[in-house]
Amino acid sequence: MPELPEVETVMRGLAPALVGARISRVEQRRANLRFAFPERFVARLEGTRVKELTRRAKYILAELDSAETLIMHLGMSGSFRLEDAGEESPGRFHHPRSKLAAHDHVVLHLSSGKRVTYNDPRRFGFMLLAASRDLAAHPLFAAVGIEPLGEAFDAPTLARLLAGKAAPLKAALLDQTLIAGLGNIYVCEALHRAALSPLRSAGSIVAASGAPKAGAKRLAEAIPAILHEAIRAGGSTLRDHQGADGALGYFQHSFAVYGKEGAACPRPRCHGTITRIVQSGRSTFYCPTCQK
DNA sequence: CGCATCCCCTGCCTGC
DNA sequence: TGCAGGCAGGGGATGC
Repeated sequence: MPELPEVETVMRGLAPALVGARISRVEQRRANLRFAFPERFVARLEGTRVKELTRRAKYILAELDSAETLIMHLGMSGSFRLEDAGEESPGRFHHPRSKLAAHDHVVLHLSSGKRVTYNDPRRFGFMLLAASRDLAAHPLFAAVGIEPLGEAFDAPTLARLLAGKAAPLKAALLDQTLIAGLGNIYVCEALHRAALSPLRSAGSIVAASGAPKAGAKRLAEAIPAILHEAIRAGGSTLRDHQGADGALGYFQHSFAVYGKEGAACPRPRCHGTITRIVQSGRSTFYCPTCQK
């Protein structure tokens, strides 16, 4: 589920509770998620204060006052739940404990009385700790590509990243070492908006001179536009969702092509039909009529 | 090296 | 109704 807009929304949802808060107690409920938890994970977190919460690619980074950064990735099915511990009414003969659901793997108890619970059925997500000062050199980030919402992301940069690549355009856009944060949904949506076929080679939207062709210019505008729209939608959904059960991480979006196999292409005056194909083992949704 | 394939894991939906 | 099979928005490892 989580691509850049979802991760950004989750991060913004957690920030008010986490930034400035002290982590008073940590419950780690299993030895590993996708990766093993770091050595002494609980001890290295307990007692620290969160200085800052940021997003890089699809990672949420909590910079701690211990000079370490908690690196969190939601994988496919990870989500956070934010709750007030005051909602609990622990029995007289029990220590205060979280009311845990299936697949609740980590609980961060904050000195404010709030708690943040990480839930992840498929366990493709993970949490790691790294020295804050060495974060950029960390293997996870050393090869991570450009931020599509950053100022440096423009048509010439996109052209430079894709020039000469024989891989299908869709596969190149999913490559996190080129552009960081796009996933299957938003790649499909951006390609549709830019009227580019997911099947054409990545290098084919770049002129021999290395300059972006018209399609690359459309794509360089479509990508950040779609991401911004999704973040806005996520933000509004988040407020509704928090009122319900405090869950962060799963949002409904309205898509032009993703999951719309068989539907009429929403592009004005295009009478094509959204088609599903498989590329690199994953579903691609696109309109063969207007995406060339 | 670039690219394709398979795999990790659980839950949900579909069709028989 | 039960069950098998397919599919899921992540990325890493492997092999050509």
